[in-house]
Amino acid sequence: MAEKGASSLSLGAIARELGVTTPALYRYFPARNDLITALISDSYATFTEALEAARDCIPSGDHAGRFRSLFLAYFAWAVSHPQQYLLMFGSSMPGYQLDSAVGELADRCFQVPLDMLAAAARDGKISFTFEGFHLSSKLQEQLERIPPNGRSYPARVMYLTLVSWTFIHGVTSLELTQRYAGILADQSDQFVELEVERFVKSIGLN
Amino acid sequence: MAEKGASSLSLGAIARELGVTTPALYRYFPARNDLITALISDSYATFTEALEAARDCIPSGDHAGRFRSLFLAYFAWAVSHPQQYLLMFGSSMPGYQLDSAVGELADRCFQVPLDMLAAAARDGKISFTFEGFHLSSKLQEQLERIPPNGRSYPARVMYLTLVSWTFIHGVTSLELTQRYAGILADQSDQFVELEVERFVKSIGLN
DNA sequence: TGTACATCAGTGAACGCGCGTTCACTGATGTAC
DNA sequence: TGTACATCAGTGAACGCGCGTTCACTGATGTAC
Repeated sequence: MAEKGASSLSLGAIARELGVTTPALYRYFPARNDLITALISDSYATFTEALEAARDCIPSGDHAGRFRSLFLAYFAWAVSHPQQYLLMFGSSMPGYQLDSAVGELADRCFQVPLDMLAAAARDGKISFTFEGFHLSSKLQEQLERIPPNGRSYPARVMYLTLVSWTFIHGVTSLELTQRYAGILADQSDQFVELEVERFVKSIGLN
Repeated sequence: MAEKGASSLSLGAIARELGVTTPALYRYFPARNDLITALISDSYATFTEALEAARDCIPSGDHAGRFRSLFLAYFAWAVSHPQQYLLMFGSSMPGYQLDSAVGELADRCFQVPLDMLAAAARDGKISFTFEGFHLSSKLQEQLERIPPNGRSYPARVMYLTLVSWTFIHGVTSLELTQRYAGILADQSDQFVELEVERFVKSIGLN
């Protein structure tokens, strides 16, 4: 299932991976697009599970610990499943039309860090506020509205989740496209750990 | 030159953009690979210029101002040249073999924020240190070694440049692949500004 | 100034290749009597 | 238990299409005498 080549997701490549000939795939999927949709859905499912598992390794009271575990797992999973990560979060593929059902899976994945930080905020374990920053009311509204599932979250929780996600996706993306190659060499895990730690401190998560 | 479609960088598409037929391109480039290399090189050149211009808008003593200007320009440029940004920093394209000469251009681009933060550090305008963090000596060495051009930079300057770059690439990448669509809507610039500001404060840049 | 020729950007048709897709068919497994 | 038939996963050959590339050719621009 896991491949190594770039986005060379040809039917032939997939079939070879499974030890079958190309037309055999048509017994399971009506067209290439559906096959890829299935691969993406599958990736979201196992990725979300990996994140939840990492979270549940740490007792629910230890918010900072859960945060670390969660985001380190994010990076580690992506590094060991590069193809699948790019399938979910990479730029759109040549002939592929995104299926609308995938959106929900993406939301459920985003929900994991969101709920985690929401729990921490509820317990008063996040000291970050927007004090001293210029937060437009329009953005605040936007952050409080349309949380993935319908429930509303405090703006700062949503904001911090977005920031964390953005950063971890940034590292992951640069790592997978080998942009750190000349600079960090094989020390990128270290880099992620350090930065996670710095983030935890900077928002006063404990 | 600027296109809109995904990585549908066919010769036909490029030729159409220029109002020519496909084989006309072979008068200027021996093969598709060279054409794309040229496009990437061109992107790096104009992108680097845009960053330098943004930096030079602000007097050289105002480090925080330069930092803001630089990183906001990064995001703005990418948003208005999505295709070119993905060409430089997206995942590798189907049939394209990266040219080795591009590496130098990438380094020169990275140099812009690096030199900026180095100047700030030299003036004592960055209060961040690794105190309180567990920085392995191996990573420290790695950070001080192999700076793009040969000169060596303090580990914390290199580190902070990497962090900033990682974050700004993260936002950019998620914005370009429309992953903020349901959450930030058209407020993503605001989000970037806020986060740049938070970063400036968190490392005590002034 | 005018003619003859060279240069060269760009065209249209054609090729080979890979990929997604279809289809008739094989061969094994399972079920009915 | 044994034969006859249905089911169905998988195959091999073939198709159409798009794309990168080649090539002979056109038509305009510029230069030599």
